Amino acid sequence: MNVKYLNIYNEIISKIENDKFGTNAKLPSENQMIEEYNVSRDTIRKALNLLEQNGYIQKIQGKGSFVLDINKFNFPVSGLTSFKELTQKMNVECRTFLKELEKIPVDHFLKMQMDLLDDDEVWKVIRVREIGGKKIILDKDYFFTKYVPSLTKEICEDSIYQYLENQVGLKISFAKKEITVQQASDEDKKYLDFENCNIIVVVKNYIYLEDMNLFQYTESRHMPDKFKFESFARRK
Amino acid sequence: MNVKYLNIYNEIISKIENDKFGTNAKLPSENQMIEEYNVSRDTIRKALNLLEQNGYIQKIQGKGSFVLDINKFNFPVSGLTSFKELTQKMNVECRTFLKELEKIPVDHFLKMQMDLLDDDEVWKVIRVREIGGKKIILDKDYFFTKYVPSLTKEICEDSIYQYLENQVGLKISFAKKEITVQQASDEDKKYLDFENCNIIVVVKNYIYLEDMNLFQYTESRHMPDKFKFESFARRK
DNA sequence: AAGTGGTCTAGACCACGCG
DNA sequence: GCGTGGTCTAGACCACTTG
Repeated sequence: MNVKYLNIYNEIISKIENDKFGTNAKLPSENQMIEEYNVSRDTIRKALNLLEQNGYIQKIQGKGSFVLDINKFNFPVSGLTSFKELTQKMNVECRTFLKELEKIPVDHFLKMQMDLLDDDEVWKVIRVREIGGKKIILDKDYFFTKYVPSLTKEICEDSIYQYLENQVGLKISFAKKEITVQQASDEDKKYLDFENCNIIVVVKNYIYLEDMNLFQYTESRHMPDKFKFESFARRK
Repeated sequence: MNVKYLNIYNEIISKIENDKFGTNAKLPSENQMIEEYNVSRDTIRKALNLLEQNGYIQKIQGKGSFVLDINKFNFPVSGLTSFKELTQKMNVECRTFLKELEKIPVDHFLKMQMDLLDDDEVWKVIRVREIGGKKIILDKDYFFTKYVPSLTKEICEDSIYQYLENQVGLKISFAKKEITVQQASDEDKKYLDFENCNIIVVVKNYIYLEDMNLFQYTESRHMPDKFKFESFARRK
């Protein structure tokens, strides 16, 4: 890409991940970086602010910018990231099983969830995620057909997001997430490796495009003993 | 405060919350705001970027800035916010019961959780939160005595954060959060209104000061049927 | 006093949406 | 073509930390 501050941002991330900043983990000062990258101070500061927001560094006025301990603060699963992107980063062995793929009219349940009145059509995709040999997550995705005209078995088994962003050209922008704990349904028990517990962790995702239109609703249903949600937050 | 972009940020938030931007919910353009507030474009953009990050607005290049539906995206509980601040915003009836308050040496459990070796002392605070007449949350807080020299019953029953930031002058900066689901402990059953379930949702918080030192570890233990975690995320 | 990050300004050019 | 937001620059002054 042609955006300087994003290039610098990514470059610094990879330097942090490869431990290029020495033992005390102090970044060069902004003035040093201005010379190093040959850009203005504002461009450096944009990159540093992004790093700070995302938990990579901490800036302290009068002292400098410091790397936050990578093992403690990296890879929060709290963002808007696809399952494939997550597993690639975390380097775990996992498989995806496509259970259902069909085009259906919006029913009452979806009208409630997606807060709609009209008679749109959606793609319903049900997939099971297996990690370390155990079926742990049941993903139920619903995509508006008006944004996603076609969807195939191959795409669903690989990465739907990659397809939507690169092939279809959708601009996925933001999501509202919601985590609750519920009684497991018959569908959960049918698809997942339940033992003696009948509780399920439900992560609902309402996902919006850049034009603020809802295009996807997702329920990720997790086995409770394998569920872990991490995030990073800053005090306002 | 003397910071222009924060003043503008807060002013726009309150305008959004009071529905001052009309039906289509389009904000004035950046150029209009420059005149309205008599500041430079960069100052306006800082305020707007903050609003966008926190889910208040969506900017669309070539079109403008638009308010995100307040009912859908407001008040995410995912940040670094104290219980008192949350309940004040949400306008619910709740009570806090202080169960334990003592100064203890760091034990093995805390050494593991807080990743420490030395023999520091901590304040241990156990509080029960009652909402709508039901005891729903068990909060176990541990504060380093080196940062928090004194702590009283009155402070614990009001707002510890208010005391720490305003009286002690601590600069609370960021936190790592972790949500898991566990078997309920005897302590959970002793303090909370359990019925037939024996599962508890555990929200762990590791809270750091501006100088990157850990000063607090907190476990918020929630009844699963009352637990709901909401957050807002943007695609990178 | 020197160096660091924090805020603010004024101006330039670019990319996008719309009529 | 115009107005919108996105990026980049150069310079100023302030607040804070450290020696």
